Amino acid sequence: MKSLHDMPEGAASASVSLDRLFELAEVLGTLMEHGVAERGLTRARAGLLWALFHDGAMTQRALAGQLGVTPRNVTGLLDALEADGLVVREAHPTDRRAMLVSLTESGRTLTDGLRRGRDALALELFGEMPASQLAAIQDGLETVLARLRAIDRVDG
Amino acid sequence: MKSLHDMPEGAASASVSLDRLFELAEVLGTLMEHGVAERGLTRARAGLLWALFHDGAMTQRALAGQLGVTPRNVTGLLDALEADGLVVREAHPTDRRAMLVSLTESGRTLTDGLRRGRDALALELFGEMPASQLAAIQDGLETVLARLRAIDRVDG
DNA sequence: CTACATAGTGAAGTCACTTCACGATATGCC
DNA sequence: GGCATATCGTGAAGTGACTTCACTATGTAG
Repeated sequence: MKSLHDMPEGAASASVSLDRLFELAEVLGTLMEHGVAERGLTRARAGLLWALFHDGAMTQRALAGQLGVTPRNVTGLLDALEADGLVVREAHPTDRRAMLVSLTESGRTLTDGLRRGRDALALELFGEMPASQLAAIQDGLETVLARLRAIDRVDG
Repeated sequence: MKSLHDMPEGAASASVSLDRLFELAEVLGTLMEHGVAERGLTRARAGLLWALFHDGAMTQRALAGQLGVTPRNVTGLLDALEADGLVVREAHPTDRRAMLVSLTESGRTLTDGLRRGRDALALELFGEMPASQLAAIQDGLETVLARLRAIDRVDG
C-alpha cells in the first residue's frame, strides 16, 4: 500500500520537499525575529532600517513602495524608529510635501550589526560545506525561486 | 577589488544563498497567505485547522502547544473558526475543564482543499525536474534545516 | 479535605497592517 | 496667473494576531 495519500512517487517526493521548505521558512523567520528582538527591534521595523541601509535616504512614499506596504504604515513605523533615535525625517530639498528619511549614526551602527549577524548565520548554515553541495543548493533554490515567481506573476 | 563587503569568496557565496533563502521564504509566505485568503482564512486560522487536520481532535491547551502560542490566543482563533462553522468545541469526555476541538464537515472539506492546493504547488515547484536535482535540493534543504535547528537549540 | 496545578476566558494592551478623509504642496494646462 | 488634479504625509478608526494578568471551574495528590 502507498503512503502519503496514494499519490504517485514523484508527487510524494515533491510534497516532502515543499514541507521542508515551509519548515525552513518558519524556523528561519523565527530565528530572525529573535535576533532582531535582541536589538530592540521588530521585524517590520528592522525591514525598514534594512531598506534604508541598502538603498540610502528615501522618501516615505518610496519606502512604502520598497516594503510593499501602505504609506500610512510607514508613517507609524517611522514614528517608532525616530523615537528610538535610529532614523531622522528631514525636509526634502526640492519637494516640500515629502520627507527624506535617513539612518542616524546609531541607526547605521545597528544595521551594521544586523549585517554582521546575517553574515555569521550564512556561514553557520553554508560554511564548511563541499563546494559541489553548495552549488547544488544554490542552483536548486534559484530554480524553485524562478518557478515561484512565475506563479506569482500568473495568478498573484 | 572585492565586492560584497570584502569578505572571502566562500563567505560571499554563503551570503548569497542565505539571501535566496530569505527571498524564497518571503515569496512562499505571501503565496500561501493569498491561497488561504481566497478561502476566507488567515494564516493563523489556517494553521490551526491544519493542526486539527493532521493530528485530529484536540484540547485547546494541546493546540496552543502544537502551534507554539498562548492558550488565550487559541481561544480567539477558535471563536472565529467556530463562528464560521469550520470547527466545534465539545465537552471533553473525562475532563470537565477542557474542550475537545474538532473539524466540522465543512472544516474537513476546506482543509482537504488546502491539502490539494499544497500538493499542486509542490508539483509546480518540483515537478518535471530531473530526479538527481530533486534529490540534491532535498539533501541540501535537509542539511541546512539540521544546522538551523542546531542553532535554535543552542541559543534559541 | 485541603493545597495546588490545570483548562479556558474576560480585560487590557502592543504591533503590523488597512481604508478613508483631509490639508498641504506640486504640476500640467489654458 | 489661475485652476484642476495628482501626490505626500498623517489623523481617525478598525482588523487580526499576539501577549500578560487575573479569575472561575475543575482535577489531583497528600
